[in-house]
Amino acid sequence: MVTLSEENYLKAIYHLAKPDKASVSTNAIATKMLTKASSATDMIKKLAEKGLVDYQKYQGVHLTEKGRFAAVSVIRKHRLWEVFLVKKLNFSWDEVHEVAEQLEHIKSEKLTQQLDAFLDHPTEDPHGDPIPDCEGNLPSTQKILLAQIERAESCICVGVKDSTSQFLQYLDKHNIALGTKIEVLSKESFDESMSINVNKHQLTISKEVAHNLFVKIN
Amino acid sequence: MVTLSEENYLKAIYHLAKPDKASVSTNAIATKMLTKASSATDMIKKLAEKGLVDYQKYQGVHLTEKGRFAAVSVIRKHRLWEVFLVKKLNFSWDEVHEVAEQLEHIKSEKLTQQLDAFLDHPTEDPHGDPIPDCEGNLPSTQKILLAQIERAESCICVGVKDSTSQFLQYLDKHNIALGTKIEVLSKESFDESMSINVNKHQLTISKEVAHNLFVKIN
DNA sequence: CTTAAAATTTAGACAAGACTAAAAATTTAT
DNA sequence: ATAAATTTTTAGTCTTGTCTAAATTTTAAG
Repeated sequence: MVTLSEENYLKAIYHLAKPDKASVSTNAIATKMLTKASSATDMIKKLAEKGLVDYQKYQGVHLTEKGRFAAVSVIRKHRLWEVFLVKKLNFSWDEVHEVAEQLEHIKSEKLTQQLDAFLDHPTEDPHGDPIPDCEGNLPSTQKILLAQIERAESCICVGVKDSTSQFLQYLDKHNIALGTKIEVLSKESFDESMSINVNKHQLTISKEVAHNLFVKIN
Repeated sequence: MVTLSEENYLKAIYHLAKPDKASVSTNAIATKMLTKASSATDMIKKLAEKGLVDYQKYQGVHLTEKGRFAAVSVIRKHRLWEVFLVKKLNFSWDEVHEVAEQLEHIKSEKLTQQLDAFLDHPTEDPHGDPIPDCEGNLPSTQKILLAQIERAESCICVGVKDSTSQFLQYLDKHNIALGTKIEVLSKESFDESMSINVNKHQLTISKEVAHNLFVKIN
């Protein structure tokens, strides 16, 4: 049995490990969990005890296969619930996170499976993040950050990196949603701001915005 | 802020107090919560501290208005989720309780309201129990136990008192569901068993069954 | 009305998850 | 290569919710 707290730590470790696969430091975990390093150490020991992470003192942790599966299972539930909230209960994409953080811990295989079916087996959540299947496999996607585009080019918004409501509401305000076509007109080398065209409207976006929008080249 | 444990105790107290409105004893609470009397005493003190129950040592507790509302709010969520599970996710009525016990603690006003709307404002859960509205009002129903019927008479099954899966599966096996017409043929004074007719099939039910089925006289 | 039984509360302890302060190990910088 | 800075761990404490055992109060029996 994995406790709620353990699930949250596993999720944090999974997200921190994702980019490089290097070991995850105690401090990084503590920061992500908004706790102190000593609390993280305590929990790491419990997770290691349960075979969910590999841990050597002072050397950070790696998820074991068991730990990775547990983490991905929670992420799967989180994203399925987000789809439910948006598609069925008329939540907007900036309102779902907090509630999904609670719903992701509900323990019932049948619930998750039936919810998945009820939603027609969605592959992405409302922020464009991929939904793992019940075996823990993630559909691989080849999306890039808008900021990585260097020349005038057209692309489609397929996800957000930052999904805080501040950022999502900024996007709403400028009519940028998943599936929206974005034409890059120019990029300012001085501050990395970009001039783009969205729905016939020209718009200048900052480096910060460009670094938090995932796009797919047509 | 009411904790998960406190919510469960409030629910227990509410259910124990319901029939008579007398004060609820520490032992009754402990028994219902499957804990020890000393644990119940501890929790009672916390609830009293928060103004959720009125408590005098050795005299049991009463829910305050605030406590009653908190209890009913949890019950509302429990029953709404049960409807969701049965109507939308194809759970059967004997599978919903355990999952609803978890879902009832999700904290989000918007979620509850939208779920209620999504389900078309149901007034009863899959076991025939009334769903409180968002102000905490319970639709009053005049249902009686099948066991209270003394003469040959026809009625409709409108609820169950015991909603364990054993009892619900017994009912399934005999094709008794909410809305099923039950014709009482006779009652045995020796053991209080009853002879009834369901869907043209004659059936003898025990006192135990008759005491756990709610019916409405046509 | 007094005592025995039952119910309730108190006292002290424990596990989970967190914290602070201090010690130990590792990394960085000179 | 060693000292300083940083990171990590340990030790001890706290809160929540639980427990056992003992003490106290209420209830029931005679």
